[in-house]
Amino acid sequence: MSSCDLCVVRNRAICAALDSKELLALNAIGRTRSLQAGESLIWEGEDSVLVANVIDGVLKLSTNTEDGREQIVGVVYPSDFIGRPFGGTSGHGVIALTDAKVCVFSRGDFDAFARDHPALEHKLLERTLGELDRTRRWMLLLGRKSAGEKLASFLLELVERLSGAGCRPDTADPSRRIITLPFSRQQIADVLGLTIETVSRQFTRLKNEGVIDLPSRREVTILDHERLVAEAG
Amino acid sequence: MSSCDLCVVRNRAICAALDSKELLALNAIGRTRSLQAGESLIWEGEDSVLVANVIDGVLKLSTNTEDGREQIVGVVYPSDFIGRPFGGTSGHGVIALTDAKVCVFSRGDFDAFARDHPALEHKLLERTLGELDRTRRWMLLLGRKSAGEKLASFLLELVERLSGAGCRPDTADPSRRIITLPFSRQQIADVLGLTIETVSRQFTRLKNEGVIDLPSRREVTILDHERLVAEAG
DNA sequence: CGATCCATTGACTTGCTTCAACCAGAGTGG
DNA sequence: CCACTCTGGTTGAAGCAAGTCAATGGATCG
Repeated sequence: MSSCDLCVVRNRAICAALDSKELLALNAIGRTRSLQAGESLIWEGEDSVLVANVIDGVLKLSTNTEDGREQIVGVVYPSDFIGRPFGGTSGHGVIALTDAKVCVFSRGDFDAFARDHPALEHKLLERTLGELDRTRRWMLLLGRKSAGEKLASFLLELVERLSGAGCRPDTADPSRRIITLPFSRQQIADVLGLTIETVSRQFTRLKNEGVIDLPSRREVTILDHERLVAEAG
Repeated sequence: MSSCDLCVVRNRAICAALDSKELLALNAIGRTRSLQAGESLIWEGEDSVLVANVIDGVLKLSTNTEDGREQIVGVVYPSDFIGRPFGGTSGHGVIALTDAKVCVFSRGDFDAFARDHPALEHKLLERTLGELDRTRRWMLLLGRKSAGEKLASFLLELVERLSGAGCRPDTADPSRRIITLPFSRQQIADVLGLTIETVSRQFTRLKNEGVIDLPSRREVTILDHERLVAEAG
């Protein structure tokens, strides 16, 4: 039995395409790695020598302009795939936002394995297509939405992905309305293409209007889901 | 011999993964279709019943907010793939910017064919990964760049894609510095997340600074490629 | 109990948008 | 052939949303 069989994302990650024999082979070329919050897995611009599956935690994909402005171009959650198989340098760095566990492969090994397992490539394709859709939706947000709409959209997506992706929301409350942010204010700003001050002001505005509550820096309670949807534009 | 053998993008589109027997089979389920500039191929939000390859012309992928703001989330050139195989509704419309010719397939047919031809799926995966990279680079532009940087970046990408993608630039000039825009000012604004006025002002600024020239509405001459790169930030 | 790190808040500035007028080229018809 | 209009683009002036700069607040941790 491979350690993959015990993997919590076994049935949600691309590995779900494999039977146990194949999984054993994949297991042989991969290894798990733990990352602390803030630690880099891949640096921007290096030729990407590894790919990975997220087992636990949240990581950001980010690019920077030469003069230091940062834009977070993606956020990955458990069962998501990281990296750029089949050639090419990764245009963005990958950094853990929370403590995280990932299952890493050398890119060469993974490429070869994938070519021999069409079912795996198919899963990867589906996942990549989905990610492309999500990314394009994000472009509408970046290009055309106001600060208020951006933050509301962000919170809604976060709720969905934190629950959907299997990181159960950390509350017993039925409507899972309280979420723990894996982001600092600065990181939220970098996702939304805003400054930290603007993010902060929008947070307090939503709070004053009774749409959300802010029990602590890293927690948000959704008080009025409907209004939040309306705010998202 | 299938009509695919005569196709101008035969060796650049995903079809390059197929031998002539397979190509014949693919040919049997597809058909070419001509589009006039402005014509829609896929509407936003419909469940996407077709996929396609671009043979000739330029098309935009765009989304709208409820209140009518538009954001162009992608632009496709000859040999590019259009659509969302394997389920899911397309979150964006596909509209021809120039007169165009595409090779369309019913999504169901294409899905089935793809599953039987891993080499095709592999090509599609590579293409999708590339598109995802490009889209993420665009996010940096939308989120963090100024109007001037946006326009300069836009022109540079356009030059690259118009030549690279095989639509030879329409001039005999060696350094292919003159390009014909497949976009109106409004469409450029919708790509860059700006207003038409801001785009216009940036155009005249670049012109006044001697970086470009504007022989006509739809033409741009790159006079100083280096300065343009610098302007792109 | 300071020191440090984020986040919030306020005052001011600015880059982009908005609103509105004007302009140029292409097509139409008297 | 010239006025007429239509469409898309440019220019100007004014307003505003978000950015910048700077001070304050509140946790957390030696």
